[in-house]
Amino acid sequence: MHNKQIAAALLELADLLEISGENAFKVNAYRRASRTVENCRFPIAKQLDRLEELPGIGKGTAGVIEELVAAGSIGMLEELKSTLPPGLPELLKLPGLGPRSVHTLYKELDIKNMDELKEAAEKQKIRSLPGFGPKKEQKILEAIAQVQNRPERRLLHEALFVASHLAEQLKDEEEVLQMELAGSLRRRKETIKDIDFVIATVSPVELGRKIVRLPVVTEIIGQGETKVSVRVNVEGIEMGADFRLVTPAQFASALHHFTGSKEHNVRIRQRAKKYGLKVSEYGIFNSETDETMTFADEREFFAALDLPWIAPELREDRGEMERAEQDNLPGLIRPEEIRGDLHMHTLYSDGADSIKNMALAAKARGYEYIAITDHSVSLKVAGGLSVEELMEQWAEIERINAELEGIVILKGVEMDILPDGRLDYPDEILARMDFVIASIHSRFNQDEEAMTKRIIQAMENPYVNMIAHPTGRLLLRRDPYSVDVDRIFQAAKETGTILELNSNPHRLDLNDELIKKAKEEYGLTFAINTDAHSTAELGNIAYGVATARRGWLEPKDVLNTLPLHELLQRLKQKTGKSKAENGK
DNA sequence: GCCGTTTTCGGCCCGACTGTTTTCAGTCG
Repeated sequence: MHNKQIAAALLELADLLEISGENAFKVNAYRRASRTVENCRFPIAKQLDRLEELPGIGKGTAGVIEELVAAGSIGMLEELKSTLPPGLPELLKLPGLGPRSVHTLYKELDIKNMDELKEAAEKQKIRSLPGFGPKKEQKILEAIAQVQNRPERRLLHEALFVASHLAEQLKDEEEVLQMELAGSLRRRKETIKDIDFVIATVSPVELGRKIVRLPVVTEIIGQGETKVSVRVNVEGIEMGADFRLVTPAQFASALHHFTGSKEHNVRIRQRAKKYGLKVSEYGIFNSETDETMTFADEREFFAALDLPWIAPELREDRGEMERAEQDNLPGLIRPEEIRGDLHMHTLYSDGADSIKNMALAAKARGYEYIAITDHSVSLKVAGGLSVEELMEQWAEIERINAELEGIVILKGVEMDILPDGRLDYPDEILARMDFVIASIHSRFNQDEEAMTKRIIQAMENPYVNMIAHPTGRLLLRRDPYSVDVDRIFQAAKETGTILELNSNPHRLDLNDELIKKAKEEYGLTFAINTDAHSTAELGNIAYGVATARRGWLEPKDVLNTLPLHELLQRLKQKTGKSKAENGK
């Protein structure tokens, strides 16, 4: 049993306990344990004796996990599932409905799922319950309609687009003294639910009025002295947006607080408490001196807790607090350290721009090199290149390389891994390429064993330098294909194959968590590429670098931070090594 | 249920907003 499965069972247990009215701290204890298990570096099922070493896991939870591993299920969880209707946990997703309300609705009105909740609200049965009223009943109906119609989350690039529009609308208002993006968007999560802004102002009420009157605002969710919460629609992208209005002195603390994550903030407050300090969005309160400290910027805020500044992308409680306490945070990769892009398409296959224009756009970005990697022959829908077409393309690349100064174009390909694991071009052709990408574009539904073997077989080819978008997911649209990532990572390590971090905001593949795992447990090297199909898409590199930072990558982990000559040397390593092994 | 530089019991992160109340519980981030 994998750690992820154990973590999921503990989380389910917590959800059901919460609805059943169990003590909130107990519920939270299981949530924390779930998180610990998920982040645990060793396979828990194989080392049960080490369970109680883990923070947040004591006798009780250890017993539950042992039972789960031994019997495949948890008695308490099965018991809860048999007494609580399966449709209750989904009610927690409705904004405004928490565990207490769901519990009351079930006990008093026997409401067991979304449909029954909707019916009861329409018949006005809910308003008479204790703690409920007509407004809450109405909100429930609205929430159900929203959940059914509205996408839960938005992609990173869409959320950034909406946020930049809002910032543009507000930045020149006289009440706005300082404004920063906060929340999961500042942490650059791959999908975003709401946009958060923190604004320093001395006239919050006036500013609040201006915000709710912005033309893009479609609905006012809440409006108080320190918080304005609205729905906005910017060019068809509808999202929630929260604005936190604070004084200039409070700004740095508020920015930290509303950047989160929640889990990171809990750790910060726990640490503060050890120093006799109390952290809130308004500052750090010293109960001994009865003083509240405020800060000029976040760096000062962290310094007050004897910590170095922690980059927003790291603030997920995935080990950053421990590393900060040791003053040993990673030196995260920065966008300007990317020296080239190794995955892009042109008019030869399904791209929108010529080789020369892609090269000029890359040069304008300050790159030293690019690899042109059009699709291979089997991918008919994308205009995959025959060997003859490939030869024509190489001739053109050579002409442009001779003509252009300051940028080098590498001959590459994004070659399909066929369903049986074979590759789409013969080795003689691959041997003449500078950069060979292998990737999967067909038969996504193969089982885990077949898919894993398929990818590993491609990695074992001495000419394959990189696997592109290794899990094949499309965010909010298509799940990753089933692969055994541990076996893939192990094979990448043994063959010296690079794994891609695809910067397309629909992909971001590998994702942040897998990147971190692959780096920490296997020491792999990555390439951050855009897979651009036009010159404009070269700009997507920003999303890839952001995800790399969330995966704790440093420049040394990333192939395309190398200068060209070092890059070429690194690529030769695989071919040389594998050829020698093949010769045995 | 977990945990200990106020240690084996009594806490557990903190505050705003809403809708229900008439002093507060529930929810949210």
